[in-house]
Amino acid sequence: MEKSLLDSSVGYLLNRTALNLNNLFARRLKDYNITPEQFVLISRLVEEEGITQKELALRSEKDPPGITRMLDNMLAKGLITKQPNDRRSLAIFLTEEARTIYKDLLIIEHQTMKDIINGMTEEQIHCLKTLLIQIKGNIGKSD
Amino acid sequence: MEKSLLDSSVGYLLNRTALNLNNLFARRLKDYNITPEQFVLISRLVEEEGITQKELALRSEKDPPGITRMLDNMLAKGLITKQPNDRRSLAIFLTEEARTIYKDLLIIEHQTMKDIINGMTEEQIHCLKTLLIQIKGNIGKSD
DNA sequence: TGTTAATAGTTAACATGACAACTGTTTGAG
DNA sequence: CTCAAACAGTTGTCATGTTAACTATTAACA
Repeated sequence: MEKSLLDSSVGYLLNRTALNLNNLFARRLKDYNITPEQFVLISRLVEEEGITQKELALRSEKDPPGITRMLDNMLAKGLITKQPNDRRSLAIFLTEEARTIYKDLLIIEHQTMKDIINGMTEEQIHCLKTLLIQIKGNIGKSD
Repeated sequence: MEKSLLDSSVGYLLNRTALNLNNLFARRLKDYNITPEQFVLISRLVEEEGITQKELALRSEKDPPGITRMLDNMLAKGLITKQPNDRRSLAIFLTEEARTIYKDLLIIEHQTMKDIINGMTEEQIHCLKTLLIQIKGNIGKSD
């Protein structure tokens, strides 16, 4: 099939690849009733438990409203708890259940990453990361 | 800041970069009241007008339900028209207005792509595309 | 030909991303 | 001390991605 203008766009390719990856990861997490985005929050909380929603938002590169909603979902599923710091901010903690399944989730994540970089050399992976970081930086400067 | 496991993940980096790019592009399109996803549909229709929603879905790598909703939005904004082929399938056409603004949108898209690959050599861009295509292929094989 | 299978589109439900506007709290300048 | 500005979260709105279930229509095979 003839390549269109769109198909030759780095942006379109980047976008589609990321969506496909997110979809693959989501399907593999489905048995755990966890979304890729929730996995990100759990990962951040494993690193630093008890941080506020604002901190969590910053470290996850997400908006505060999105964090509120996602934490609501995760609270309903028994993955996190909220403890008030003062009457304004909340400290977020993982439940034991979340910590337990996190081990499995991490294995799935590693396997998925391994699958998608199949056939690539270490140097190529490093190159890819470097270029993506550069693009991310360029986007930041274009804001 | 110390790098976390997450930050060293190609998948996370890919995902965040794509989201940031989508966001940047969305903001630049905002004056035209067009989303990046709608831009994709318009681009496909410029290439091949009169195709069915199913064809449009295939060529845009989107689900039929998503196409229905997006076309509803675009119909309401006067960007497309629907003509029945038979009592089951619909042919989609761009309005004159859509064709007119498409010229501007294309310029914005090109400028945005130029901005994000700033400082990269042709070879690096080619390398990036090749690796992304490889990852996309690996995802397909992992389905 | 007539019943069945495949097809095109839609609707509904759920989770997310981005934005705007809003509440309540804390802080800090005067 | 007071009052305004900064801050943390929340709610509401709109657009999208994904899946499942559903309607209507066309095609195809026995």
